[in-house]
Formats: sequence, C-alpha cells, structure tokens
Amino acid sequence: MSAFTADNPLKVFLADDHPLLRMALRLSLTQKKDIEVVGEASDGYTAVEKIQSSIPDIAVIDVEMPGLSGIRAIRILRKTFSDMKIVVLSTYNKEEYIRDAIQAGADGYILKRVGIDELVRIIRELGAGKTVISPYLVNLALGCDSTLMQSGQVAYPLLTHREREVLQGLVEGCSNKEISNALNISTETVKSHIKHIYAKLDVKNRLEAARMAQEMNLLD
Amino acid sequence: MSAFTADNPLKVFLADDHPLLRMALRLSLTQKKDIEVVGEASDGYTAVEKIQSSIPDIAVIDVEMPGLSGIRAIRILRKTFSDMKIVVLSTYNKEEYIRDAIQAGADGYILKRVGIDELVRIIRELGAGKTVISPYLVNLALGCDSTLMQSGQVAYPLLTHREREVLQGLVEGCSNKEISNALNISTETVKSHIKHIYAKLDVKNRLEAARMAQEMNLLD
DNA sequence: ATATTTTTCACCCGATTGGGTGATTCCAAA
DNA sequence: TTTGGAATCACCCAATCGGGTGAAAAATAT
Repeated sequence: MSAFTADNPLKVFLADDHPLLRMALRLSLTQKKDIEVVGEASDGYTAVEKIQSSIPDIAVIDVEMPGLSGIRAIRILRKTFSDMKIVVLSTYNKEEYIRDAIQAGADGYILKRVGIDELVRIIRELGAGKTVISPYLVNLALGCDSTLMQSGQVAYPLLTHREREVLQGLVEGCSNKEISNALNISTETVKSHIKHIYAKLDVKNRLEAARMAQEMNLLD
Repeated sequence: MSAFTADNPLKVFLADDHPLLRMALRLSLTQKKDIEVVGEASDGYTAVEKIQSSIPDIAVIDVEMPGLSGIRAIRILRKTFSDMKIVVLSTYNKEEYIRDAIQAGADGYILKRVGIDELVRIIRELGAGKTVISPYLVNLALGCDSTLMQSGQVAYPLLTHREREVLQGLVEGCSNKEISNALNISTETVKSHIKHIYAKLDVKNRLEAARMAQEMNLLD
C-alpha cells in the first residue's frame, strides 16, 4: 500500500500559531527523507485555504489558534477531504478535547510535549493508515464511534452558486425576507440555503457566517 | 554598561516542558554569537536546581510546567538571585497571569507566539537591563479606555464602557445569553444595552452593528 | 446637593431566526 | 438509464431577537 520514500515523500502540512514551535516541527520533519513539509499556516482560516490548494497527505493542526479554531478547521476540511490524515496538536490531554477532536474527524491527537522521535513515529504511522492517539491517552478516548467519514466528495466549491448569492445578502445585513425579494424566491428557500451554508461553514448564526465568509474570502 | 560578545556571552537558561519548543528556542538563541544557552530543564524542580548551579544571566521559564509551576519556581529563585533576569514564557495573554508573574518577580512576560527575532530582541533588551512585556500585551497593561473621541469626526454618539463590552460579545457572534453569562448580568440587561447600541449606531440588527463597530473602530 | 448618566432589570409582544423533516423539479454525470 | 446534487418550496416548533415602556440603584458630573 503506502511506501513513502525520497521520491514519493509523505506530504505534511503544519498549522500552529507559534512560530517557534512551527520551526521546530518543520526542522524535525524535513530532516527525514521520507517526509516533506508542503506548507504552513499560523491560523485556522489560512490553514484551510492553504490545505485546499496544497492537498497534503497529513495535516498537523493545533487546536488553539486565533480566528478559526483547529477543531472547526478540521470540521471544514473533513467535508472536502475524506481521506486526508488529520492530526491534532494540543497542549492538554483533556478527555473533552480529545473527544471533540475525534468527533470533528481527526485521525490522531498528539500532545505538544512529545519528543521529536515520538512525533516522527506518529506521523509515519498515520502515513501508513493508522489512527493514532498519543499513547498517554489511549484509555480516555473510547466513547465515540470510530469515524463519521462520509463518502468521497468533490473538491473546491464549498458553496454552490446560489448559496453564495444568498450569503452575499446575508453578509450585507439583509433579512431572509429581503434576500428572498432580491432573488425572487420564497423565504423558505432562503432559509433552506442558509441552513446548508451554516452546515458547510460550521457556524451557527448570521454573524459567524458573515465573518467566516469574509475570512475565507468566499465572496467577491 | 553591559556589552555581551562572543567572549562574554549572555548566559541564558531555558525551562519548558515541551521538547520541541525548547529545541526551537535553543537553536534560535545559540545561533546568536552574543548568547549562550547554559542549561535546560523540563520541569520546575530541576529548573531551580540547575539554575542554582549554572547561574545564568537570564532565565526563560514557562509558566505551565509539571510539578513546580513556573510562577512558584520564580518565587524560589528570587529569594536567592535578586539580580538575575527572569522572563516568563506563556501561551496566554491573560491580565491575571501577567500580574502573577510580575508579582512573583519576573522581569518580562513573553507570549509563545512571538517570532524568533522578536524573542532575541527581548532577550537582549533584558540583558541590557530593561523590563519587557511582549508588545501584544501593551493594550492590556494600559486599561485602554480613554482613546475614542479626540478626532472631530464624531458624527455618531459614542458608546458607554458597558455598551462596548456588550458590543464586543455581539461582534464575536455571541447570543444575548452568552454575553449575559460572560458579564454576569441578566439577558434583559444585555437586551437593554443592545437596544441602546442600535439606537446610537443607527442599525437594526447584529450584523449591521458588528459591521458598524468595525467601520467606526469602536473596539480594540 | 442636585442633576444627569450609567447600569441594572422586568414585562409584553410580534418578528425573525434556526433546526428538522420531507418533497418536487431539473440537470448533469456515471 | 440511474444516481445524485442543485434549487425550489412547505410545515412545524422552539429559541432568539428587536422594540416599547417603565423603573430603580449607582456612579458621575455640575
């Protein structure tokens, strides 16, 4: 199945808001001949963006980042990339965090206090298809069904054309009724579109949707 | 007064329980000819021990370490070393943490998300005798409240302090209930504030209020 | 000392939103 | 040809929001 070499390296993406830690990770990983760091980001929004264009085999994502949190970034990524390995970096080994991460679709949960060798080992195991929870935590994380992976989805267009039109109105502060008038459709249809938008962006109200739209550059 | 060179380097000690971050710090600092890393530790107890024997000019100490916390380690060190520079490393910019650190005797408080150059700059300034608080925190240290109305461009009425706090929550996408919990007041009071905010900003919903807040630069 | 503003809370009521389920038509891709 | 997404709409129901009125204590200013 998967044999990563210098010719065919394991492509890894790093998302962490600490430049120093990111540097350490990059240095540690690029040293290994079978691993290549294809991109970095220091916040959730750019992480999602860059990952969508660089399409790594494994995304290493910090849970705590400014703007879009790691967990929510994962939820978004999972909608598009069902087979990408996503591993969460965290400072804490709270049961709750781990559950959230796994439920969001993470394939692994690593504590930041791991050593370099440990980290490389985990990355490689993920590359080989395993799901890894930092050994310290194995006993904790068993309450959630293994994975909620959906069927393969298409790549880029997170939102449909119509959804973007509706989102445009929403961002401008229009009510559902105003949007429906502008687009000549019923308010029920607008509501329907908005529900889908919320699900796709993983937000729960208009304001978050508007902010997300802006941060992710979803509109003109 | 103090001119540190390759002959007479600034001796730095590193205490942090994250091997990766420690590596990044060590690499970044040892690169500089005027800085020498004289020791490392991954918990508070060994940090205190090793510092007592290596006697660095500057001790960089993580607040969150297993065993003896960084703050308590600093208190102990301060009893013996009154002129050693001690700088706190922290993930968070909580006002409370900063106060604790300073009160324990820290000469500086640095966020882990700083870059390498920034870090080196701070270390050197500490070596030169200054007390440094990471730039990100300046606004915290100074109760940023009085800056709002100098310009003659007051087309809209200003908000009160409380109203700004409520608006802050609103902008972040919080519901009235979430805001009320955060501020320890009833939802009715939050509603009341929001009504006033709407009236003052001449908007009619949360999204417009949020956008107006941004356009008028009403918040941090 | 008094006036004003700020901050707090209550009650009412209609409007709007958010979430769930389900159905229809159209169109394009497998 | 069948499958599936896109776009449309309907109904239900609970939660939240927005607007009005009113009021009282606390802080600030005059």
